[in-house]
Amino acid sequence: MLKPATPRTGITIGQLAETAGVNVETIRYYQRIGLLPLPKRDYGSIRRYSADDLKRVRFVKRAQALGFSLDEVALLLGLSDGKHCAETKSLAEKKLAMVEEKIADLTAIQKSLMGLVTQCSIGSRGCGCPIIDALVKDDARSGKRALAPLPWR
Amino acid sequence: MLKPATPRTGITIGQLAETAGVNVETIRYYQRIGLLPLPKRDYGSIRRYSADDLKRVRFVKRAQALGFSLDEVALLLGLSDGKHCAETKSLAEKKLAMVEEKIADLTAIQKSLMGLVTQCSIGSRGCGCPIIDALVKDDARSGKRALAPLPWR
DNA sequence: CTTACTTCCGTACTCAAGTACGGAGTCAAG
DNA sequence: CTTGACTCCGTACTTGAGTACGGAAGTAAG
Repeated sequence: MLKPATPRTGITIGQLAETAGVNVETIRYYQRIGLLPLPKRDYGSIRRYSADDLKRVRFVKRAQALGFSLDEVALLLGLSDGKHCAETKSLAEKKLAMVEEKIADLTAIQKSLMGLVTQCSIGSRGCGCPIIDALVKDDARSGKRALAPLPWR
Repeated sequence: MLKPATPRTGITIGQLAETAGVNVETIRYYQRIGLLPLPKRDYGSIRRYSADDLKRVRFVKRAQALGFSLDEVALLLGLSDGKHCAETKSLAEKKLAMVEEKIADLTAIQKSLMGLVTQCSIGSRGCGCPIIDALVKDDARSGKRALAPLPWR
């Protein structure tokens, strides 16, 4: 599908994007926000990318998969020069705490939904749909705010 | 802080917002997207809101807390007229499945992060920071894609 | 009547992480 | 030399759920 890596040295943006499993536009976006260096264009006019660039993109994607935002990834990249181990760790710990909070929120949501769904299976005779009912029900009586303000997205 | 509910009947937008625990602008936003009806303004020029409006806002907020998007809330509201119990239930089930998937993703993330953090505590002598290392490490060798493409946000 | 607070309304902005578009330029193969 | 694929670059759009702003008009208290 893509032309073979042809000339001098390095790969093209399209090849970088494909091997990293992202969109070309995503590469360009990362360059715009300074997450990826913009390589010189030595011969002719097309920029060539190195194995380091590929590593960097993969780093970004892995960190994202761990729940880091691009801002945080930038931070992480800044720390990746060897001796900022402590900061890195504390960042990871903070992230871990956030992830755990999110899991807790979602688990609460899960419980509520499961309750509603099973109630629904049981008593839908006269159909005062328990799901709708639960949502319409006036406040106060339903325990002390089970769900947090929800960072949720 | 707010003036007492004064005239004819119903409360003002500010009072509605305050008792529902949302911003006035949020009410107006819900009206714009059709989630909340725009009440007539009978006397003078200021709109008055009913207890039903308050219920509706609370419904929206509760459903949101259960992870429904506003689009889905609109759907739910459409179904809330009595006899669409089955659809409502299936919507809740779908939502439940999504929530469970998210929990699974986050749990995987949690495990990875915990692994990294504890590794970090153990062996940070020569500081080849294990967190950075884990992110930089070339693909392939790291098991079969632990983390899904991640809807995650 | 004046002052201060709301409300009304439209428009525009925010955030994050991209995606899409369009016109040039480059490059390798035929 | 032409064709077609790819790249470059800037700009604008997208999504979801609001927030912010600013001028005008309503309304309540003093």
